[in-house]
Amino acid sequence: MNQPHWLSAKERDTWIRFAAVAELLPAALNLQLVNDEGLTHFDYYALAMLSEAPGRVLRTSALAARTNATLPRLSRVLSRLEDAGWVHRAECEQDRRATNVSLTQSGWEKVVAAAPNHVATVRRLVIDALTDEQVEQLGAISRAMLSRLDPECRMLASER
Amino acid sequence: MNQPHWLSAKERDTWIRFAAVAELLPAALNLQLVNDEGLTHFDYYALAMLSEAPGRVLRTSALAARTNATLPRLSRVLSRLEDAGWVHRAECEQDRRATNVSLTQSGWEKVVAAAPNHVATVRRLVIDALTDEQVEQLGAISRAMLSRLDPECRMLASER
DNA sequence: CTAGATTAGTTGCACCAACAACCAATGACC
DNA sequence: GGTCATTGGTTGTTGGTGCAACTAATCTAG
Repeated sequence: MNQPHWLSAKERDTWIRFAAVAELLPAALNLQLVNDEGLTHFDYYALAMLSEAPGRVLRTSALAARTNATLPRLSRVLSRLEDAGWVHRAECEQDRRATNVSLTQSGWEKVVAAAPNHVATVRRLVIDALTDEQVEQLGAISRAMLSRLDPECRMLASER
Repeated sequence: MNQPHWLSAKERDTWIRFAAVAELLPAALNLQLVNDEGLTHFDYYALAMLSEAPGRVLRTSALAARTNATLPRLSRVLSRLEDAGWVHRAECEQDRRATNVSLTQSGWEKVVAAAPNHVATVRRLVIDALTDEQVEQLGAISRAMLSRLDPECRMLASER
């Protein structure tokens, strides 16, 4: 890297603001969920991914891919969610190494209860701050960045 | 919240992708710095803020504001950076409660050495994935979101 | 001048997450 | 069919981070 390609003034301005957003937004989303629901954002996201899966069941490693979590992290989170009664772990019949994680009725109700405030927060901090045109632009921009950050689309597996 | 205002299909599409970016980008930036320089992204950012300050000196609480860190967090990070010889803490003459944190020559050299690869990573993952027009759009979008996330512009203090 | 309130920073404690080591089950190959 | 590599998941250990409690210095009011 003998001749670093520095950012132009315009690029630098965009980057500084966008980096600040990337720093502040996750903390803000987490704070709302912890305060209102006693869930971390990761907890909520994991429950939400389960709620959208067919039969509300996923194998542990499939859930880990959708949530961008390591298996050790997810293992401990699932223990906590299971203790709270929101998920249930059962041996997989086809592959007895694997575990099927299912959303319980209580877990479903938790997601349903938490969703409105969470969506309202997403609206307040992101969507409603933008024009319709900007929402469209942000979608295209995010798609472009994701092609670099996640070429295999692991995080969007549930969308395909 | 009796009538939650759900996201439209287009808004939801944008949000899912953007949330994935917000999840993956910080980890990617951190990984590059840890691998290449043995610095966390927070370490690097703190050193960078010091390097841009007049005289390369800031009070602990001013640095905390610029880096969006709590005082306890920054206190421990500074202990680590001081042990590494990159910063120096000295009592403030005017207010003996306060601490002036200064970047050492070694710390300056560390930032200068780390910057090119870091900037190259920002280019690779963000800037170069976008058209010039999209860079402009992302600047405006980030500005709009920041007005919700950080109305007092604490994180942009060094820019004003 | 002195008592109480506020501010700057550090430290005790508890929790969370990463890495590595580990166990169990499966698949691959001869 | 038996050995070896691979995969799915859990647990030990370590390091980071937030909150609350604490110390010390400064400011404010009477």
